[in-house]
Amino acid sequence: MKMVINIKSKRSLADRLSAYLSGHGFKSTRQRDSIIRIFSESGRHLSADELHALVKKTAPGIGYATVYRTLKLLSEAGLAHESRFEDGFTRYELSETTAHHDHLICTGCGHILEFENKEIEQLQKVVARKNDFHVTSHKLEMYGFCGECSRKRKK
Amino acid sequence: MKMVINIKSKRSLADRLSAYLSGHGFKSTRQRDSIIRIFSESGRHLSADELHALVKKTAPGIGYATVYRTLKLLSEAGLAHESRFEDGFTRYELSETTAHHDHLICTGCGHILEFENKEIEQLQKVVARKNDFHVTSHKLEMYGFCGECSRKRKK
DNA sequence: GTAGGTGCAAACGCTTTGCATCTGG
DNA sequence: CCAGATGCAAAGCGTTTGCACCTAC
Repeated sequence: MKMVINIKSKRSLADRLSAYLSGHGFKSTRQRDSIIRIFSESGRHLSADELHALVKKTAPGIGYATVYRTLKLLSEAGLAHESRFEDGFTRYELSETTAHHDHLICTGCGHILEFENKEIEQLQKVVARKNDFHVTSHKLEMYGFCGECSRKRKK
Repeated sequence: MKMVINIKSKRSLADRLSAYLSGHGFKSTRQRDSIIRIFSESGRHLSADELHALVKKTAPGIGYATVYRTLKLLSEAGLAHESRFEDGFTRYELSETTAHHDHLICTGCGHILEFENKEIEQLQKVVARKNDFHVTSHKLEMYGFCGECSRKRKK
């Protein structure tokens, strides 16, 4: 019997996108490849405009629409996170492989739900910066009742 | 010597606005009064569009521009908070007299800074809703080093 | 060959602004 | 009176969409 060694390395974003594309009847194109590559090479949060400007350097003809459509696609594929910021721009962030998460704690049944919220994390950084504070760790907990316990209590 | 008794009651929003207006060379107008009144009578978060619709019921001729300009004014006066939400609308919330606050805890000197962040609060509600969770209380704590302790540690 | 993608420009939806007119102090 | 406010319509601005042409599969 042959042992298949499954090297559980992080799959590159390009790989993950390819898998998503072929799995959903979409095509892999030159433009999408450029956008993905530039996006993953660059810093974290990018607006469509910023990304378009970067991509245009290596793929001059590319249009805004393609960038927007690709970003939508990435979001739908769960490979990017889209969030509106106070400056009026929507920025995109590539998904991490592992992520910090916080907790929803049910005081009814003791069940703990995990969640992660990049926007809260981001805002926490802003709060820290405003207060001239260097954060080493943080904890966000919400206490209350899970859906099931909530419904039980209403009876 | 005459003693001035300073009754520290909560001033109404209208009062606080009036004070701001007269203190900054602005005029008090029928339209502004309507907007303020309707806004404070209604629920918490309103988009300009929602507010305009409400105000139009009692002040038919009012235009969007006036609503927008008044909301800007309120924000600048510190009487309202403006925040962009994921639905693409900017919503406004009247400032509270007292507000929930969270903590920045310095592990260097034990000093505790308080902060409040409406956006984080709002996002917590979104997280709860997404998880079918009814929140009764929450706690957000950030641990780290205050500006002073940060600088000491670098030496 | 054909479903799907691209680029362009026009359309969209929310917000801001220019301008003529009006009004509070 | 006149600085500031209003209402309207037009302009802005980020994003989406319609359409003719193109390309990966």
